[in-house]
Amino acid sequence: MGSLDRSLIAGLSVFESLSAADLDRIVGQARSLRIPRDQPVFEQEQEAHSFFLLLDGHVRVVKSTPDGHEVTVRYISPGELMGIAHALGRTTYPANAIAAVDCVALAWPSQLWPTFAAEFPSFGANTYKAVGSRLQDAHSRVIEMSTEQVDQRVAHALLKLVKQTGKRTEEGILIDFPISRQDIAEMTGTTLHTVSRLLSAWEGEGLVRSGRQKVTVVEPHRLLLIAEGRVEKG
Amino acid sequence: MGSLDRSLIAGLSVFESLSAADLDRIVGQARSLRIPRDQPVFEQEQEAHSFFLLLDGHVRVVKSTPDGHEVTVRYISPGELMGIAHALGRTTYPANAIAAVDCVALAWPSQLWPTFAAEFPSFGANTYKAVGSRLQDAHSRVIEMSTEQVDQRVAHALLKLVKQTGKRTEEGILIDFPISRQDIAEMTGTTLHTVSRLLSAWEGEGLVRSGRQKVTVVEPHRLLLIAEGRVEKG
DNA sequence: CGTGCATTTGAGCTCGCTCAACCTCCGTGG
DNA sequence: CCACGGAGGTTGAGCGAGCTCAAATGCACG
Repeated sequence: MGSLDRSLIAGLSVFESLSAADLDRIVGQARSLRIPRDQPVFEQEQEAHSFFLLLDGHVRVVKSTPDGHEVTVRYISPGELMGIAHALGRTTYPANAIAAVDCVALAWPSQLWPTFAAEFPSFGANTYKAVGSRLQDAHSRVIEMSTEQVDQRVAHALLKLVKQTGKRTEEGILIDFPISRQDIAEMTGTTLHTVSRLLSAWEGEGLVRSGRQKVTVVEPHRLLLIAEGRVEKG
Repeated sequence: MGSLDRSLIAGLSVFESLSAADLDRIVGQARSLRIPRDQPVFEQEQEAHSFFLLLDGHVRVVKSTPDGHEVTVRYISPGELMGIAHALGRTTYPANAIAAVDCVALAWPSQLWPTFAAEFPSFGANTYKAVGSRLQDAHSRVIEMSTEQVDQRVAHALLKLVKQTGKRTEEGILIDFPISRQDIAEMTGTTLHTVSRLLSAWEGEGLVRSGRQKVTVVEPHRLLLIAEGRVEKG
């Protein structure tokens, strides 16, 4: 109980320019959760009882279709809100959220959401801005799916992950959580087989290095050329 | 000038539960526009000087890619806001908006947007709800593109248009504005050739009737079976 | 050291795209 | 009134990106 501290959320853009007292009030109403790897934070169609702020780890947001397909909508990074169904005018969660690694998050009861938005304008403004930028992401995604080849989409997805969670290593930039060929396939609307073939080919050309649930981008620039379709396939 | 009247916007969900005085104030700051068929309401990358409320007609929202592809994002119906770049945290329009037929719209300077949102809570709430539902639409679109065959996507697109703008006729339900094979292709990420073949086949089976820039859905129920992939192709 | 998941790789096929030609409708101007 | 031009639509032939099906290999953890 006493372990929650305003320092957890100070400096996050969602809560920027709030006083220490406000931060205390906000944190005071949160409960903290540890979510072990591969466990759900919340599930599609569930009553949206809480909204969350990811403090540490990475969460994969996945939509399941009635016929058993899974489509990965996005990955959540530390500092981002998730499960804000109420900001979308929903009462149930629109997707499954699965911890990609062991995670730490804060949770607030959903009914606090309107209060926070009203009392802390920067909170409301920030979350709406987040919704707006997710809308734009989704539109880019539609455009990619409509106009690009599979290799371009996979290249784009890797670059996006690298930008979001990349960690500099001696080999190149590592995507900083376990990610399988299947996961990449679900982000790009293809099959794990095709992803595997592409990564093998790119590994052969020295663009990436990859292993079991691990991808390192060695030459982001050349990968970008592929993403933009400015290179013929060998 | 004196021709603008609160009755234009009374009863629209965006302005619901506002007093006559508030409506007058809102309308008083608007200018009205007629947009002839095939003319732009606003254009991608342009400075977002205004936001709009469509009063009559239909507007096609299209994103152009650097390499010359066009992807139709959505169709706007009367009563909907458009060009609300500021609600997405942008200063430029994210897409082109083209009048599908002769249109009538109201326009307000973008800088009024924050004022409206603050002073008329239902206005702010409604537009954010609209953004939320567009986000969900965009996600459905991504999922369709990832998991469905072309015939399913085209069937879904027709059903969506029929639901949004369908007009009962003796032959079936008519999509109430001129729409070409090319337009449908841009909504579904395929080519006009494939759309043409599908419509021809469906016409042969009595599912639809179509002509130059005109589509009538005769049997929505059977089209839904195709959309949901519960039927084999003949 | 075995069991299961992740990955790789091959072979073959098919959906939907490309390329190409032609048709049809409608508006316009002579 | 009719010829013509152009945009929208149709249809065929062929091809190829990427999927499906199938089998084998490798890695990690108990």
